[in-house]
This record gives sequence, structure tokens and C-alpha cells, in this order.
Amino acid sequence: MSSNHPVIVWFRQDLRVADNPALAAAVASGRPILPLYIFDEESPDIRSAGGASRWWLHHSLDALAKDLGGCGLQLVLRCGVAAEVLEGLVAETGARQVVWNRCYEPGAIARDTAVKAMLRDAGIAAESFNGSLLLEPWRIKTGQGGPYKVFTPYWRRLRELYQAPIVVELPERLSPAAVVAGNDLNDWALLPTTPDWAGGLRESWHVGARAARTRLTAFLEDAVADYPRDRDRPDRAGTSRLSPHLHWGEIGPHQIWRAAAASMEAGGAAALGAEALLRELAWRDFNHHLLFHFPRIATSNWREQFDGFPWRDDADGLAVWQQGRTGYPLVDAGMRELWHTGFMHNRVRMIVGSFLIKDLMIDWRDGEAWFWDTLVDADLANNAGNWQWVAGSGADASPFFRIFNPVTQGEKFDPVGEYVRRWVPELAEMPDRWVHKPWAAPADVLADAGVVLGETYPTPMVDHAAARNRALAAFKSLRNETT
DNA sequence: CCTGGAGTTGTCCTA
DNA sequence: TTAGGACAACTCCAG
Repeated sequence: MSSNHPVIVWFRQDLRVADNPALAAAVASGRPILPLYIFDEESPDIRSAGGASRWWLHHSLDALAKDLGGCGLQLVLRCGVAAEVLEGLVAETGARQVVWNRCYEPGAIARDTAVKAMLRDAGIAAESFNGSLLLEPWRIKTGQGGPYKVFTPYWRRLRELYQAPIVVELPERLSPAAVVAGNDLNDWALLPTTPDWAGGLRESWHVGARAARTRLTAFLEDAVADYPRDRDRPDRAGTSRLSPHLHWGEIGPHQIWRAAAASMEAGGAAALGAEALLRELAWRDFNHHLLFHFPRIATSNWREQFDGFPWRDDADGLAVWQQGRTGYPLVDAGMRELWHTGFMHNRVRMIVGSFLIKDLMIDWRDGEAWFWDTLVDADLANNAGNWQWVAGSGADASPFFRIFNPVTQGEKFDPVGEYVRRWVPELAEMPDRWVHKPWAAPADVLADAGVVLGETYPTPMVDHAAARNRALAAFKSLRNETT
């Protein structure tokens, strides 16, 4: 069976060795293995990665190359149009088979469909696998046979249908294909240089499959029991922070499911926490389910009546929000956490999103674009799905009258202002009582804290109560227009 | 085809 | 201080 004709493993968003069905299939083929990553900025309809994502990708590829090296394989890097790169490499190496794990974004599906057809026309075996979702979008249907549009019934059905696949153990040493030339990762210039803004990212993250597994283990050992309560607390390290690892496939959802299921055996608080984690994991699947069945939601309102919403064209307001100078401490803390670390706590994402959309009435797509560029976990399905959820324009979305009050939310979920003080140090000396609303503090309190509103920290850019009424009126006008 | 319960994450006002 | 209801209506989805 073994021959000199290699099998190409085309890595994309599955940058791991363990629990990788395409790699396992390559091993099972008995052929020499040629692992490949293609940096493809040219295939149409695929959004190029944002700045933070590029930084992550660089380190993730570096880690993958090391892990593959440990198995005796050399990761080959090439850039260009994926179909052309593959065609060339097949000719160059005499490969008879190409395998990969599927992607689910509309542009990626089109690209992969064309690649598969091209390879099969050339007599090359091409096979794809599921390594990235619990249940692929076409595997789960409502009683009427259509896609789900509401999360809770989706989740119930997923729990009924899901079975974690059997773990395939790979041999320690894998059979390598003959060496071929590839790019030097550094030549792709994925890391920022002028200026190098990635210092905060380096402080905040360990990239790669090993780091992902370490994080999962630590979460299940230390945090899972408190997860249902602490996951809403930006001042605590209560969330899993697995999202960037999941986006690049450094860890797969099945690995998380299996590990969480083991925690569930323990019962008690740990079981409840593990259940809550899996529910969040299912949201990731649900967002991919929606994007697959309704690809226009990446850029268009799911509810078409939102197409008439009177968004404000406010470049200055957008910039103030992006820079974390709104004058609302919790909003500013979130935006600065994002800028510094490439990440923002989930609850704070909802709050800054609500502020942009409802207080400033700026189009959710502007917020989505900023997140796309700055988040290390930027993911088309999750980003669009969650922004539309906040906007109220999405499937199963938040009702329009649910407008987050950044002060109330701060007092509830960051009760002593620890999160605000960490990211908005100019408010570090403010007493707990006023840290979420410095404009309301007495003059002597501000003076004692060294805060001069409008100088050391901004006054609120809008009055929330008035902005709330403006947003409610806008939503009401939208309803009247369409009836 | 019809029915009815339900739907991630809130806020504000009133009693 | 706290609890309950209003805020809208609509669509989804299982039976």
C-alpha cells in the first residue's frame, strides 16, 4: 500500500495534530504525508484576516510546525490562490490524494468545492472531514426539515443527536513525504512591525494546541464549578478563553465536549458548570449553522425591516468608541481591554455593542468590522451572529427594548470596579460608589481621586437616558414604517 | 393545519 | 427596599 506518492494534508482552521480527522485519514492511507498551509489572500469572497488574527496565525503556524516536526513531518508553507497552489504541488510531488477538514463560511465553501472538483478531474483523490463543529449544519434539522432559527430547541436537538467521535491515536512517528520548498513564515509579515502593537497580545496569550489543552485542563480543574456565576464577571478570570484556540482549530469542539463530559461525571457544581460550557460551545455551532443556511447574515440584517433603520453616520463617534473615550467607564474599559489584549470579556462585548448600536445609533456592521480587525478570536459566524443579536436584527435576537445601561451593568457585574480600574487607570483612585459614574461624583471626591472630567477622563459623550429614548423612538418609527 | 408555549444575557416605573 | 409588571409583537417549533 505504501508508495512514494504522498498524501497532502491541507491545514486551514484545524491547526492541531491531535483529534484531526484529515490527518488521521492521511496516516491511515499509509502514504508519506505532506502537511501544507496556504496563505491565500486571493481567492474571491474570503475576508482577509484582521490584524490580531494575523498575529495569532503566525504563532499558531509556528506551533503547528513544531508539533508536526515532533512527529517527523515538515509543514510546508505556500502562498497564493489555493487551487493553483494545490495543483502545482500535486504536479511537483506526484501526490495522489489531498485531505482537509471542512470550513463553513460561504466563500470558503465555494473555494473548497472548486478545489475538490479540480482535483477529482485530475484523478486525485480529494476527501474532506468534520474536525471543527459538533454537528455540521446539514446534520441537524427541525421537525419540519428546515434549519433551526432559535437556539434553545437547537440545543435540545443537538444534545439528543450528538455523539463524540472515537479518538484516533496516531503513532508517535509519522511517515514524511520528500522535502519540498516552501515559504519562510516570517516573509508573510503577519506580525506587526511599524509599530509593533502586539506587546499586549504577547502578555495575554500562549498560542498553539499545547497551550489550548493546558487552558482547557486548567479551566476544568479550577474554574468550571464557578462558571455559571463567574462567567458574567469581567473582574474575575471566570471564562474559558478558548475562543481564539477554537477559531484556528488548535483545539476541536469534540475534545472540549469529551473533557467536559468527564467533568459532568463528577456531579454537583462541576457538572452544572460543564453543562454551561457545552451550551456556550453549542452557540458557536449554532452561529455556524445560521451562517451556512443564511449566508447573507454576514453582511445583511436577518430581519429585513432593519434595512430601514436610521443609522447615524458618525465617524467621530465611532472613533471615540474604538479608542475607549466615551466617558462611560465600563464601555471604555472593554474597548481598551480589546485594544490591548485582542480580547474582550463576553458580557462587556454585549455592553459595548449595545452602546454603539443603541446609544450612538451607529450601524452594527461598523462595530463588527472593528471587532474583526482587533479580536484574536475574530470569527465570521460568531461575530456577525452576536452583533446581530445585540442589534436586534438577528435570528432569535435580543428584543429592541433591551438596552444595556453601562452604569447598572457595571455595578452589577464589576461591583467594586476592579475591571474598570485595570483598564482605565485614570479612574484608579475613584471610590467604588462612583467608579462607574464619575460625572455624578461630588467635586471633592473627584479632586481626591485626581480626576478632572474633560481633562484626565472624558465627560460622557451622550446622556444615556436621552440616548435610550432616542433609540426606542427610532425602533418605534421602524415598526410604524413597515406596518 | 392548527395550537399553544416559549424565546441567552434588561431596564424602569410603580406600588 | 423590593418585587412585579410593562415594554411588542412575532415567529419558531413541537405535538
